[in-house]
Amino acid sequence: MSTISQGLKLFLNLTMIQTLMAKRFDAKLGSHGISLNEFMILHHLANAQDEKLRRTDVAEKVGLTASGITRMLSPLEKLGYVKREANSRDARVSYVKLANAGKKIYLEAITTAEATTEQIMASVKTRKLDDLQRMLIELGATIE
Amino acid sequence: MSTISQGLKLFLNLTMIQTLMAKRFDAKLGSHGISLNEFMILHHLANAQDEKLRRTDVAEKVGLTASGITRMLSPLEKLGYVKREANSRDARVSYVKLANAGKKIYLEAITTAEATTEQIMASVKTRKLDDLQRMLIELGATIE
DNA sequence: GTATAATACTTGACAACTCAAATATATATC
DNA sequence: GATATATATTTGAGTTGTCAAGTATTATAC
Repeated sequence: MSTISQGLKLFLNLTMIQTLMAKRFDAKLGSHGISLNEFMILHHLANAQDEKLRRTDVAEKVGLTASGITRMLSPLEKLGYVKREANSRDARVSYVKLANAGKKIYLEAITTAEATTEQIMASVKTRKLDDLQRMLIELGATIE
Repeated sequence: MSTISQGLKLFLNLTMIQTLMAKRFDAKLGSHGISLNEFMILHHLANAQDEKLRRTDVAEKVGLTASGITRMLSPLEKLGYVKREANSRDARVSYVKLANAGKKIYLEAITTAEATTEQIMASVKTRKLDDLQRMLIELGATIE
């Protein structure tokens, strides 16, 4: 029995649960041909000014590196889900803009994502994820 | 403005935050030569009966596939942090057992992990991660 | 007891990233 | 306004996993 704090335990548990939940989303969103991270990108674009964002901002919003974003966007461009747009004031930045095909896929995928969320919430409620449950509640209580 | 539920928003935010937190842990634990997932493995071994677990159980505890565990354990064995042990009753299973060197590293890494946890908690409290904050509280409230 | 199915683990092929370095442009300093 | 520094993006090389298939062993059903 090593002794680690409740906060660290929470984090370890959260990490595990998150891994599982992400896999589930990936599996479900696969029916639309996109991954969870791709869904996130489409989501942030759909909610952005003019439906476009700088690559750096996309990276920040999804928590990946700029490099990773470059790599993720490449297939999305090829599929016509997003397109490039230059910034007239700054030649370094290239905007990612949501294309029609991308918006369509995104709107369709929302339904699946919502259903998956409910499934997860339900299993968090009923199954033996009690630990996470307690910890989230606790975190909720301790934070601020 | 597309409309997605609060629950889905929570999940997307959680995914992003988790990605960042995991990177932070990886960076800090790097000073001990281990990754976050490796730390998790050592932790579960340290807290298991006889400090050993079946590979499948390790996989379940960290949320990875058995395949991934096989791949992760290989370097840990070479470093002498864990060792294999057969199961006399079932020749299919091979236990992973915490070795002395592994236990030492684990105990040392705990300090770092705890410090990282506090850092994160602090930044969750003070910085503009208010969204996650609100959402965790909300989840805490809605769950069960 | 023999055939079938289930379980534990590993491996080959690949996907999805990361980091460090390179490139191009913009900003600040003097 | 030339130089140094900072920012945005991409690329090469490597890491860390996944999935599907393969091997070995055990459990089930008849």
